[in-house]
Amino acid sequence: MPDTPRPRQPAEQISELTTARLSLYLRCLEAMDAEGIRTVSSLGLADHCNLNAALVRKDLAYFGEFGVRGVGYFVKHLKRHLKMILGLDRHQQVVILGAGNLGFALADYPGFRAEGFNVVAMLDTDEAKVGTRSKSGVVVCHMRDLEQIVARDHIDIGVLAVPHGAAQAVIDQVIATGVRAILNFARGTLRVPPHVKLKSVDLSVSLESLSYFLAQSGDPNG
Amino acid sequence: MPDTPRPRQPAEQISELTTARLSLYLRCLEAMDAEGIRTVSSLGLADHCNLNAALVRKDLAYFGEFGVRGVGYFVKHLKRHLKMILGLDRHQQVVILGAGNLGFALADYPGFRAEGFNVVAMLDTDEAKVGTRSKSGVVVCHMRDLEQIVARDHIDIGVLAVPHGAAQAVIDQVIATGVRAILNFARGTLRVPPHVKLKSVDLSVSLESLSYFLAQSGDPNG
DNA sequence: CTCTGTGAACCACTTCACAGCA
DNA sequence: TGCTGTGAAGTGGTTCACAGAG
Repeated sequence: MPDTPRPRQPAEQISELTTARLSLYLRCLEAMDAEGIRTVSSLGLADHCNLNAALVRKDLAYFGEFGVRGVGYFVKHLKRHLKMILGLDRHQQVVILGAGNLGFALADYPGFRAEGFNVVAMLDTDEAKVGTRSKSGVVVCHMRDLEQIVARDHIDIGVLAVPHGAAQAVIDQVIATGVRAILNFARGTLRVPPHVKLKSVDLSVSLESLSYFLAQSGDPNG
Repeated sequence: MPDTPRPRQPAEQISELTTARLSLYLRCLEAMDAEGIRTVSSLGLADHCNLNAALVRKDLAYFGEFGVRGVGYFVKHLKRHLKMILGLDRHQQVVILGAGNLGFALADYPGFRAEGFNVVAMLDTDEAKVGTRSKSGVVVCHMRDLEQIVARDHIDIGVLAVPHGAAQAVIDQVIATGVRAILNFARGTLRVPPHVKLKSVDLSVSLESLSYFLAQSGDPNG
């Protein structure tokens, strides 16, 4: 291991594209560490992620000089630093809004727990669902207890899995309790104040981009 | 309505960013049409989607001159054309690989049916699940029937919702049956041949980008 | 006068290429 | 020699600004 890891607070604003790749690098490093690999070059990481080696070096260099010239990066060392950079060195507390099919699926999604996210509860307005639990044990609470749960469990992130008609109303409630980061699965555009980070995953848009591809490429089934 | 809609096959390759925005525009137009709005300007669409008006005009102009100077775009007319461009004028046949929590959630996701996607079946290797149905009636079949189902139902799109350890093996099987478009929810990098379009949605990466935001902005809960 | 369609300017991200350290 | 870190070049996407149609 290098003597002095020199982590650095990045001077400029880091692009979302870069931070998304940091997650990919971390995924690779975890796999490599599990296989007992000690060091990896930028080219090694790049190939694994289908990226350019210079891009990998640039991404990492924003945060410090983690590499050793002539050698590469120490897997354990870099892994630890990426976790810190991504805020994964502590458990992020997550609440899921909406206890429908998607809410339950997300509550039990193994990837979340593996990366250090702690799903505290699902919230719903349907009294019949309140008190039930997902397979992995996440409990459904009533939406009216939102504020209390956010305060009690120090919720960091809200995951919006409600029908799109209810989305704006629910997100407004969540923001009012002080949550500043929201992952949204509802369709359509949501309005949030500037201090709140909203990340939307639109499943229909993703499918439609595949549909476009098929339509353009002269779909033989078409 | 304009006399002659002049749809156009785009000369250059269209960026994925553009096609994703076409889906957003379509979503807006559907809402507007439902409200009885007849025409909309590029600025109107742009505001609705938090975009720039020139960008909207550029995106649309790739595919033809749909607008009328001094007026804007006719909602019904543009909606119809966007659907054609995105391949939504016919029902895309979808099969879901993996009948876990996520598979069931996707099978019942109302957005898919609304946009013209037809979820034919879920496939799984777990004999105990075979024959069961989702709430909306999508049936679970055995993975060994994959080839037969793809042929019988003219499957266009495969949705991969299996644990990430099984993902590469399953996607290889699906591609072997001739499916050319796949929406992937498994973590990690998958290899596909060049004629296949793979779109990956990585939920962990999305959450981690929020985690990064909180870590950088001096999380008060941190 | 309004609003589209589009060349030109601008900006951001990626890749190249190489100096410099182990 | 091998590989990082980084300025410079290249690429692609967005915004500006305006000519021109209705």
